[in-house]
Amino acid sequence: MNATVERFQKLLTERGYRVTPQRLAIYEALVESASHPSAEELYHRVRDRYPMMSPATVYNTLQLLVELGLATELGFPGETRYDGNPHLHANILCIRCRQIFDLDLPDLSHIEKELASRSDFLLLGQRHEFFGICPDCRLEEAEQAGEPVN
Amino acid sequence: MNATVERFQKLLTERGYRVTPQRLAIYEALVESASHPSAEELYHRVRDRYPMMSPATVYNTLQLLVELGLATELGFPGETRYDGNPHLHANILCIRCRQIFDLDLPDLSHIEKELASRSDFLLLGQRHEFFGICPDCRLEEAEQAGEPVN
DNA sequence: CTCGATGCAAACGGTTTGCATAATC
DNA sequence: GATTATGCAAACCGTTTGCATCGAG
Repeated sequence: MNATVERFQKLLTERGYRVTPQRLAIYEALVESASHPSAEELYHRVRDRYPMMSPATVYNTLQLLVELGLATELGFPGETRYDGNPHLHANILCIRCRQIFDLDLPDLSHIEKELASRSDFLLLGQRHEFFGICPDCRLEEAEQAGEPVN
Repeated sequence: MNATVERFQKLLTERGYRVTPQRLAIYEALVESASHPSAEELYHRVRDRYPMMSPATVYNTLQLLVELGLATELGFPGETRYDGNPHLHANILCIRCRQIFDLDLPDLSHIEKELASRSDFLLLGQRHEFFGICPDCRLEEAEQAGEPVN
């Protein structure tokens, strides 16, 4: 059990939530996976170790993680995926292989400040999502077509 | 029938799609509504005038509009909504009244360029979504609580 | 006249709900 | 021991599909 999971455990206790093996397993699986999994993917992955795991528990836990600020929902076309990186950043989805990558854009916190100064909205969250075709998939497409990448 | 709809009509013909009353009605309803409606909302709104309208046609047409670059999908938590404003901009959702507002952030095209220069991704789209509580709802909440807005 | 678009109804898939049981604190 | 979390199965709801019919070009 690593330090991130221990922090989660501590946070649960502090906020009056119970520490359960399911919660730890789900959070661990989310943090471990670089792929930004969907709730369902996560459910299948965790169920390999905990065969009794139910979908409801995964959905509940993900909601809890979002509340605690340990995860964010990504709303890409057609599917909701989860990001266990709590640091503000953008994401980019490859529409071909469906992988999602983290993207550090230095302008982001800047945007937040500007928004705050320009309106009376109480800002609670933000998502910056890009989609396109990743370098690997571009290469593959070029090979299949027998043509160079433009 | 206004100029925007006429442009749509022209674009359909140019690209080899047929001009149908349904397509025009759906597009008109989308552009008219400032609320960034969901597909279902749009379906109900259009059906008032065209009782035979089917959900499938609304979904098909929205997909077509996105293809043509006349609309974008917004992926807010739990629902997909549509924006008939083709100009690159951010959106902000009020989680209380569910209204979505357009937001012009001058940095956005800047971000796009930076992304292009920093990776080999072929960029196809982007969404910049904020959520929070709008000024009106903040006032209402303050009134209900009998407390001042902080 | 031909082919693309529509309407309808049924199927789909991800997510949520209700409730009895189990486990944490 | 009290109360929260879990597992299960059924319900939900927005969206998609297949197919016969309609209508734009």
